[in-house]
Amino acid sequence: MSGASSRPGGRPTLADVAERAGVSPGTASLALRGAAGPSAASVERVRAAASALGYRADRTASRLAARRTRLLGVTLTIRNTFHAELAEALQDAAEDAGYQVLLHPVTARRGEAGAVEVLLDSRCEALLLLGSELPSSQLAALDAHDPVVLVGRRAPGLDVVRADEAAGTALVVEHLAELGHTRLAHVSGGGSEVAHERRDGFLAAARSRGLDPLVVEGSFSEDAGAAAVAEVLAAGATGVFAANDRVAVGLLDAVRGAGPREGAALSVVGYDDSPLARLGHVRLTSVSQDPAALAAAAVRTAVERLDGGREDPVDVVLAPHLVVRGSTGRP
Amino acid sequence: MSGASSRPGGRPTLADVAERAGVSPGTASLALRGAAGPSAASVERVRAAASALGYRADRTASRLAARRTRLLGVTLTIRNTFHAELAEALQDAAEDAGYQVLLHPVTARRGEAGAVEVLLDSRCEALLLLGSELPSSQLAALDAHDPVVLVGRRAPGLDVVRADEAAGTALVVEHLAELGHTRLAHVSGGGSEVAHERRDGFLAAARSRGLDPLVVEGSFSEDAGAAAVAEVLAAGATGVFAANDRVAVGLLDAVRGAGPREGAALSVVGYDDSPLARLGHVRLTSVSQDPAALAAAAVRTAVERLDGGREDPVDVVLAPHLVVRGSTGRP
DNA sequence: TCATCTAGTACTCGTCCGCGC
DNA sequence: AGCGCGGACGAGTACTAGATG
Repeated sequence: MSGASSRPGGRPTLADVAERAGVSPGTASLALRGAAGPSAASVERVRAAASALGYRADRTASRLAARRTRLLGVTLTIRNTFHAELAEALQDAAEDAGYQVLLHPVTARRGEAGAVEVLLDSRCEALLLLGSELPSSQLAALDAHDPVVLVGRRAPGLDVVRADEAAGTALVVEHLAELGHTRLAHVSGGGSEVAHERRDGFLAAARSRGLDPLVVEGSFSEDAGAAAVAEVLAAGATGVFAANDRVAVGLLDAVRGAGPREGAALSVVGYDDSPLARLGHVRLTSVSQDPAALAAAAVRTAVERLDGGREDPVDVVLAPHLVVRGSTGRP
Repeated sequence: MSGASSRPGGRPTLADVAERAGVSPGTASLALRGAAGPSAASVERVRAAASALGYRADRTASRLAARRTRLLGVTLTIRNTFHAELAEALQDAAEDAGYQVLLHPVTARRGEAGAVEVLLDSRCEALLLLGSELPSSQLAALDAHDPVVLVGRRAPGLDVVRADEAAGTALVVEHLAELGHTRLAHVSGGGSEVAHERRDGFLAAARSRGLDPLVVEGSFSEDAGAAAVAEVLAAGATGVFAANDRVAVGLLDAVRGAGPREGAALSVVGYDDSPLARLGHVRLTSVSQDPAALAAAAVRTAVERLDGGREDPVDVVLAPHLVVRGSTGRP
């Protein structure tokens, strides 16, 4: 009746908590956030009042009042399992840094630019773009207003977090060579930047070991892998590096179809360490780009600019690692 | 110098736009939202001012002022490609309904309950839980405060949106029977509710056609499929219904390893129509739960309660459809 | 007189800041 | 100095009252 809370039905507000605890809203706010100021006794009373009322701060109001949102906007192709793993890791990394992630999938209807617009309208303080396909000019324009961190794609003058493709391919060659394979082949991923880096890295690593590698041109698809099998076998290769896991699965599938004899003789390595590679019957040796590390680096990169005042762009290159499974063995 | 905008550096605010257009902030707000009130001339001037200044409304402030957020909170297991497809479709469906989706992945660190907490703190008006694993009591408690829509799981007294498992399995049996298969087998998904529904649906549909179906107990994994092949072939079955696509892929893989002769004779149907099924070399016939339709129904269900005042829970059951690909044929 | 348009003010809910005790 | 209060503030929206024709 002569009620404490203004609207009996709604959620309790900070004012309700403060009143119940017998302090001012300002003090209650500090107490709940664990900030310096209130005495231990006040903190205790405020906490008790909050939990008695079931109070939880309204983040919308907090963001407005604090004059900063502590929001990191993330665009991603959500069906891409690699992006999904990154997003999951970003969530945790952001939480550790005191930020909240705002995920916006790129859909057919609302493309990447549209997603960015929504994130900006929500006043995200930085943008983490996974596998962005925006033109560099547009990225630069965005970065002029708010820090942009590109994950998995390079762009001059912008913050970039990516895996070291050359190191990854070197790991593949090293692994196959140590197993005793001397005739190596690569089924490429086509004409993209990443595909080129993997092919070039493979060739360089193989040649530095005095090997004479074969390259079969392909694309990032299972079909490319399946189509390449005949040529690979004809060339007498025993170890194959596939441009990514999908290509590798296509290869494995075709090899097994060709009969157990040849299949047993071919070692296949993929790239991405996708869930595909982990499937029980695939057990594909693959290069992992370590999504958790990439995510942590991406958050760190953004926070450095937001809170650390960094101005110059960085290019964070992380070392991938090889996950050895059953698809590789001695020749 | 004698500036219009308060902070030269920051973003323009509604006040800046209003001043430039020579109207009050209230009028400018209505004009930009396309709401009734302002004259056509005012709307034009406000729009021009906004675009000249590059103004975009601050969603944080709008949500607070409007006393409602128009936010739909979604929890999902983001690595799950089915969830990812749902999320993408939810995005578009929500936009059509004038809502924004707030995605929160369930991670190892922050479980489903934690994700829900964040969504609630952000004052989402409804919760759409994909594949929730919360106990019904907790779900009911949540629903008492804010509408909860469960996607893909049943719970008494709550809004549910799901695919019709019985209808899906009937489609499978019908398809195989029409192709001429008379000896059918099922590799089950184990003890979960969904797995039971699929097994029971399959059995009922097969028996209603006078067939004597075989069931091999399994789990939702490739290994279960691979392990079941021998038994399936020994029983003389020519058509197999796998509990989901992963099981189906395991089956196909093992069958192909067994040699082209038997492989050609076995028709395999999966469930989920996951990206796995669409892979070029898999080409798996599979039951699609139609993520877009599920998403649209989920948003509609939430909006009905938020804006339509519906009180009674609904159980929306959508008909799945069969996507026929290369893994099935005549016996 | 009445509908149309507009301005002004109160309000959302926390946080920041200056000041008194 | 430590603690706490009151009030301004953030960027919009809702509502009311009044001006206009």
